[in-house]
Amino acid sequence: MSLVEGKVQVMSLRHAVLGLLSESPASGYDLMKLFNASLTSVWPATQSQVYGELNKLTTAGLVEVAAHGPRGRKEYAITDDGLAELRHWLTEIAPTGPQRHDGLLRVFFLGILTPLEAQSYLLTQAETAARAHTAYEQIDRTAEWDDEMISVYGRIALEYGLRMTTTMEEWARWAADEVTSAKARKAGELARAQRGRERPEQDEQPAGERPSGD
Amino acid sequence: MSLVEGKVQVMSLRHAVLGLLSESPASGYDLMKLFNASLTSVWPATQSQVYGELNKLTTAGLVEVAAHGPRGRKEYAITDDGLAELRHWLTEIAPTGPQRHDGLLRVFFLGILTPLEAQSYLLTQAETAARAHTAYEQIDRTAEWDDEMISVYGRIALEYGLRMTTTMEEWARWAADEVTSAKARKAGELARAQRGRERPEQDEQPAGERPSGD
DNA sequence: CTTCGACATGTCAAAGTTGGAATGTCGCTG
DNA sequence: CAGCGACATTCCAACTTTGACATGTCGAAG
Repeated sequence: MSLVEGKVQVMSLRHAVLGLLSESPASGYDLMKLFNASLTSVWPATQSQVYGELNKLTTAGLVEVAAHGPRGRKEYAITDDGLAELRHWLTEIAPTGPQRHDGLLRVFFLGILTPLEAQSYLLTQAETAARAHTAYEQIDRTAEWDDEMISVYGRIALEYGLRMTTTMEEWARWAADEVTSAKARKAGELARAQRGRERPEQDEQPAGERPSGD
Repeated sequence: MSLVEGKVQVMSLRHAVLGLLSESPASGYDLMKLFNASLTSVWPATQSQVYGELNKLTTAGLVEVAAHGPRGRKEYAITDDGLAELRHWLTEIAPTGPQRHDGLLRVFFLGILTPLEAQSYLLTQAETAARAHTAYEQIDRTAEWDDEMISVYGRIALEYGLRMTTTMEEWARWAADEVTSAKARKAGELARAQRGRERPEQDEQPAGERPSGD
């Protein structure tokens, strides 16, 4: 009926809500708990966003109020149109990779710090990753993988977290090491340069190894 | 009562600009090229954002117009205050981890698709990661690691990309496999259940009705 | 029966982000 | 010298995100 056209936007908040409602009907309040419980690290949302989105989705006919409860509670359920939209999003819209990585952005500018400060930053990153990893392990142990569908894909998403935090920690430790090596190299160069002032001539650079383009 | 004092905001765009200017003076146009070249995958920015931020930074005294060029070109340079702010951000503000992972969000809802569709999604993710990895390798080969400082930290950031894409691809392939296993398990259960009623049949299509009427 | 915490929804301002349009200059090439 | 492409800036409208504030109801404990 009402095909909304012209919109090619991502709008994943909308799909996160639809996705949660595809598993079971819920109120805005319930959804907030779900967002804070399972989607915090994947797609954070605030109350105002969730309630606002529910109203928009209702207007668009993608969800409907299935039941009214005690405190003005409105229990929403996904409609056929909503399910179709969710399927469409899952199968036909290419996902955008993770973007805006605050922690990595800093790495580009670590050069203005001393090597020691830079190392400290990287090691803190390693520790943060390690703690996140532990938290995921905790969830893994505590979670009740009862529902078959949720079980499989919930487990898969969790595994993503486990693997990424591991890689992150390893990378950060490796990077901290790199900084040490670079510092050592630089110290060596300085020593050579110093020697060079007394004996100027021998260049330590092996000629012909520098980038001559591609 | 409510005196608004002090901002605890993240504002990494600001720091991205400051960081780039800490390496060398540049115009808004130059910065745009840098954003598109090296920071695309870490902190994307549009023209309007960069030019707007430059004006705000100038007002705040964190950068200054160091020179005027041909086409109304304004070459900005970071000030001492700007450098201090950048250091402050690097050393004292805790980074926020990567958030809003579109691709992973979908994984949570893959249950509404058929196992085959879900697998297809995961394998596409694997390929995307592999392509990204190749792209990073390409950069690694082509990049001119001339400046010592940029060299070290640029290389470290690149390594992050290389490792993360590898992990991502491995995870996605593993996940696709998991789905196969789960399907097999489920098929087994179904067969057992069916044997109770009737003779077992080669179940290949789990009777998923596709939503007609689109 | 009063109070309190959990339940439940709604509204708002400010900041950040997106994508595009409008405007104009310089420098090279035909 | 006309035209074009790269250089260069500014402004804007729409949308998303954040965080706080406002309002009110139900149920159980004291």
